[in-house]
Amino acid sequence: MDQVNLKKLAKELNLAVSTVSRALRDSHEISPQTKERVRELAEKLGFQPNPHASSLRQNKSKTIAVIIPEIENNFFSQVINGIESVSPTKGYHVLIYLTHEDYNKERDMLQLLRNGRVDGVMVSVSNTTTSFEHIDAWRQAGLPLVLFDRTCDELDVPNIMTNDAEMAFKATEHLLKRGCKRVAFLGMGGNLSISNRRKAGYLAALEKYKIATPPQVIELTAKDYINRETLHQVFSQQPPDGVFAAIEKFAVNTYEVCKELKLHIPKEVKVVSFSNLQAAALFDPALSTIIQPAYDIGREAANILFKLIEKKILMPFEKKMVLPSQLIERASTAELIR
Amino acid sequence: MDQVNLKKLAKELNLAVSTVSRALRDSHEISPQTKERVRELAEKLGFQPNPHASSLRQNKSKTIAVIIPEIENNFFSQVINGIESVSPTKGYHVLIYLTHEDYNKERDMLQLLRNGRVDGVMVSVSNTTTSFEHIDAWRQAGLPLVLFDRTCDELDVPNIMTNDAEMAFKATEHLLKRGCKRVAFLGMGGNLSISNRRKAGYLAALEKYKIATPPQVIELTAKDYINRETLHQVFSQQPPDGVFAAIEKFAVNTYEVCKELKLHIPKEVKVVSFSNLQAAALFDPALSTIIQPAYDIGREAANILFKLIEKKILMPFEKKMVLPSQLIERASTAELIR
DNA sequence: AAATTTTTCGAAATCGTTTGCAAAGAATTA
DNA sequence: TAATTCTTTGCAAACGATTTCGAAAAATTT
Repeated sequence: MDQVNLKKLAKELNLAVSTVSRALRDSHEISPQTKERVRELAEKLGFQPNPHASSLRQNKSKTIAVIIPEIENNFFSQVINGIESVSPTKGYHVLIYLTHEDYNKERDMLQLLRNGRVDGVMVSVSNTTTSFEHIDAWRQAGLPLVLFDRTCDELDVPNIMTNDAEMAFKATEHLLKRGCKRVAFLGMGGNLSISNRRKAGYLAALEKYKIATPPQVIELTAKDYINRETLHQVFSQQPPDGVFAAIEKFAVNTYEVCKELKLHIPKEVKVVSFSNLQAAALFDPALSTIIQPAYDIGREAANILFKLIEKKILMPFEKKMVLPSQLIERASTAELIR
Repeated sequence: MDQVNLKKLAKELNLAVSTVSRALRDSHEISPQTKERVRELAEKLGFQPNPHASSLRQNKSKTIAVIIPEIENNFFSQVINGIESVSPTKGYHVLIYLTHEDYNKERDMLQLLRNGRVDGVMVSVSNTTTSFEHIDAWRQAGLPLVLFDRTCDELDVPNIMTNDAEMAFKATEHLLKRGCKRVAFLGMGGNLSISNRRKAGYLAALEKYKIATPPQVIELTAKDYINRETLHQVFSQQPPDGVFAAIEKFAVNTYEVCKELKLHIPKEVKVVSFSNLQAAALFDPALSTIIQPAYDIGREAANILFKLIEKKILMPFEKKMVLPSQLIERASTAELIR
């Protein structure tokens, strides 16, 4: 036994284990002198309390889980960064779980975490998620949970998101004002709240500007080669003159296909996309983007989760928090020079 | 108490706690019939063993830690993805810690994790790390640890990395063969193993091709605006005609500054960089990159860590594993058309 | 039928920390 | 001085799962 624990300290100091424990937790019922003695030896022996014993006894793990669809995506990386800006200050540890856009995995993970391993979870649901029972089960069990970005409006659970519909409207409007007549929307299938919000914004803009040509909603997938094939097929018949991509990846696919088909951006096709890629400005041409406040979303979501964990009462605005995105106009939606 | 535990199951079944425990762990000393009875009720009541109690008793946490400098970087995201491709299959959970390139944080984290919270750690050291005592302390304590990418050759700890020196040599050689006379190297300060290896490869290439002009090593930082300032200053005097960036971020900075100074890439300056950004092909001009096998590095590092945890003996090649990178030549290093 | 082995299960200790309660001594009050 | 509080400490029981040890019961062998 080279591991130092309370018992060892207690024996060394001729004290009871309980006294040592209390001394280290700075309890008022321990005299300053003994506290000092205990602290000194603990320091000297490099004592570190066993987290499993503490967790077991106190029934709290000082750990939270982050469940996201993927991580090779600037948005989610930045969210994690935001979360990590809070968690250490609260003494919390962060577990990461990837669903790879698989509802079954998501459900199973959430189920598996209901054993006290974590004190709360932050979820951005996968795009194959149709039922929210697994989320609701957490809510019903009274366990702390927040949804971010890919949320679910119906549930009485804190949502932290951005103004998707509004920005989708603005992006579409931007394309229309730049002279586009046939604007296509690239979304991911499923009935993800986020997809719906973005599609709704797109449709609203078309309606407001009384666009005659019917909306063109193209549903893409997680696989690049499938997307390229789909786009290739659509674009080689009658290409749209404006593309609004709901995800960065789809904008990249659009660029690739336009290059293949020798469609000039922005002369023949203008492109705007939700994206948090800093390097979007270096694209050929520079990509107009809607930047989401990913870091802030992560930070605020974490703050709210910790409030839930600490059983503090949430302010009304914290139940459904909307952090605004920003539209950056770049060359990919530049006006034609006549 | 709505929480189901062994005691509850035992009482319900008129069995001893130990029997229930053994039945659920499929012990040979429990009859098939009772096993079935126990399993059925456990299933029905949704029993999930308390991980803290198990961890405490068994002295293992089924958790590993990943300590990385940052996460808003495609490379590290891909590494995590690789790790996550292994850990669930082993029943392990993954904690993420960010050092933000701060040696003190790194040291403290490693110290803090020496309390049984995790069964092993994977570290990519920060660039402010000069001493490796904190790493060595783990090794000496016999705790499982692997280093990846940003490693330390001196220590007797498994290293999983890529062929940095070789690829740096190739990248520099590539620039020289494309006609560059004054190739600059953009590295990050500190004496990180990875920086040294890349710098060494750069210098070796200059030497082999007997370049008369002295090497130009420019040390950049984590802050974009500082880097832009530095590069602006250097480039506005006598710009190099070739730039080899050790990190993606520095290539982006180079692009930005070249745009400011109206230096044409690749006519006046050719650029090649270590980068795992898929979108590098869409840059203006498309960026020549050295792609690191990030996913594989994560996967292999995790595999080796689990071998250590399971006290399996490592094969010699697993102690220092080198996974090859790939040089993709694109427009940013295209030959001039005369 | 007796002796032995094998199968099946229970009691209790254990992991390390926290905490309710009791007890002793010191300090204060009546 | 006696009765009371307050301060400081120790004892022991949790928390929930695992595991050692041992004891019945059943199956097998002699």
